[in-house]
Amino acid sequence: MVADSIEKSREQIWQVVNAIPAGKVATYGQVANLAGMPQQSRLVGRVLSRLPSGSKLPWHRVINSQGKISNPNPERQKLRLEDEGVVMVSGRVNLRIFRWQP
DNA sequence: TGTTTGACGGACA
DNA sequence: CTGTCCGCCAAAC
Repeated sequence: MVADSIEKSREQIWQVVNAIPAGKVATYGQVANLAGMPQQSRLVGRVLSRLPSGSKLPWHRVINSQGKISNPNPERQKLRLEDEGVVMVSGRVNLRIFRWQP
């Protein structure tokens, strides 16, 4: 069934995001690759946008390839990242320094 | 059933 | 740096 593969993709994405360590970040495209679905960065964004309330997933550690925050509520995400030591300079994270490298 | 949207990404001007 | 264009595709319209 098609719905099952979608469900599977979602769980794989959750798993990858859950593996991002505190103080590091990953891009949507990076998560998609690690989840075994290249070119599906939008799917990653969609999945994160529909996380169940109360989810313990570190969704705030996922940013776009420009090092910027895509979340509709940037302030919240920025604070969470800074609490973990991720520094933002003029609205951007230096991926050279903070990108998670499995 | 056809079209638009969106927490993206990369190429290009 | 800004802006356009295209690939991607599940959901919402």
